Amino acid sequence: MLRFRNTLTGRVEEFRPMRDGEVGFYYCGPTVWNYGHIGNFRSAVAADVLRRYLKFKGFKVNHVMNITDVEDRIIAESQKAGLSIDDYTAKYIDALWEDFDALGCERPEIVPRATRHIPEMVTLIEKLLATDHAYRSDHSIYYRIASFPEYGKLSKINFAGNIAGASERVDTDKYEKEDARDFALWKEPGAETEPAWDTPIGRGRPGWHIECSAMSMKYLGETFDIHAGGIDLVFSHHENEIAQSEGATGKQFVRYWIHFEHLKVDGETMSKSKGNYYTFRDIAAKGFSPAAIRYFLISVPFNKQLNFTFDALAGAERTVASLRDFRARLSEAKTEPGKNEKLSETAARTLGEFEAGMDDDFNTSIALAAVHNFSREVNTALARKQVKAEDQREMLAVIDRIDTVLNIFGEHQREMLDSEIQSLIDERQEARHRRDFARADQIRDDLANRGIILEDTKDGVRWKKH
RNA sequence: GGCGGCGUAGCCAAGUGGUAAGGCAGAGGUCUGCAAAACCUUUAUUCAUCGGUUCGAUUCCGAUCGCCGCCUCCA
Repeated sequence: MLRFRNTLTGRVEEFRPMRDGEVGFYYCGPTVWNYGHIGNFRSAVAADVLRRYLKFKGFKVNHVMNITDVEDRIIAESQKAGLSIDDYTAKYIDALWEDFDALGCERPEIVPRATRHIPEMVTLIEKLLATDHAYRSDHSIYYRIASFPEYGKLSKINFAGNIAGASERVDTDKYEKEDARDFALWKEPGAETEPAWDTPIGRGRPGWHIECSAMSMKYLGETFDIHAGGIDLVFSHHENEIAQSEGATGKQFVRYWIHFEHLKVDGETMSKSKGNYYTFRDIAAKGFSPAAIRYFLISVPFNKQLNFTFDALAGAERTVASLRDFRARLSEAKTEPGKNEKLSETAARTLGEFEAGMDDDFNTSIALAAVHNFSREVNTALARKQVKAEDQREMLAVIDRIDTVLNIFGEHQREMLDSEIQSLIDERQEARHRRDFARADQIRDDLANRGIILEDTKDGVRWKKH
């Protein structure tokens, strides 16, 4: 029974989708501009694990992830570069998918772009104008928060106390709004040359929040199951989405809200000014593997802040290597026919612990502990030659089943040996038989220098790329 | 000013009203020609501090100290 914390109610609830066996899942992706920020990828990986676990539980998942490609900064930068929005954002979007794939994330079923859904947004804004939830001020259109009494139900914002202290930081004079809390649905272009769309509601471009309401409802319906994103989106983005969508339809917008906590760096906020702002590529360039980064990002439940340190990442690197070695060793082991009942119990218990952990608000720490205990027990059995052929298949099936969710074991990296390398390994074996260890060690060192690590086992020589 | 979260071994950390998961690092051992890998054993009488409730608290309540987040574009 899958349970998780629903931001809307603040409680841990059992998940029951609207339709049997099918889940509508919207994930607020990163803005194009911020694509590479490692903190973004904690959320992206969290969404990926969530999606994969829903599939593990047998649901068909309709997964929508938006691409925000209209935004003030994108417009400013593309103009500065003399490029169209599409030309400017193309390289960021390409890079996003490259990193996404490297981190082992499955691509969502539907990836709508804001620039491709202007008509849907306009229709929604027209509906809000017609129902008095929106008003015009000059050539811009704003959402009238006073028209939506439930405003604040997601973030539990207390405006009475909030406005007093924070008002100095809210730019109330910039636009002619009825209320400082009101937000833009449609912005008139600042300059003639600024990218804009000619639409029935005027020339301009959408505000940030309207795209997610329009696109999520287009692909998942006016009411759908799960909407997820980073914790910082609770207010104001998601609060505003609720106001827009429920204001327009009069129906509940999202049934379960899930929010992912942030990454810290050495116990502090990650920010450019502190110089501790890393992108995925910065970290990969330091030699850390995407697999280790993924492992690190899922090692703590997504509802808790995770402290990023290079020491912790180095630990993750070793852990991932040892898990992958474990799978390879199991897969390559020469086994006798038969079956060991004890291992069947281990398999059943491991799957049970894994699922219990994941069912409990996606507790990946518990799930990974189950994997590590499994690895240790099966390694012990391997060392004692207790793994039979049937067990071998069953244990591999357990790993692969769990890995449909975690995706940390990956393919064992093995390329075909050059004949040259193979002959060196053969020569070393021959030298060892002659007890010419100086020569054997020299060959091993030479291979190590070329990134080939040898392991002498009872079943012969194993090798792997470092 | 408003709202919320965290503080657990050298490091990353899970978790619970009944006596501390897991990973990394460390120590000893097995195996090995030596290694590597793996395995075995071991590493917090204690969960920021001080009070309170309780038969019993790390877990609940209060206070204090420290850190973090949102309220403004943000994963």
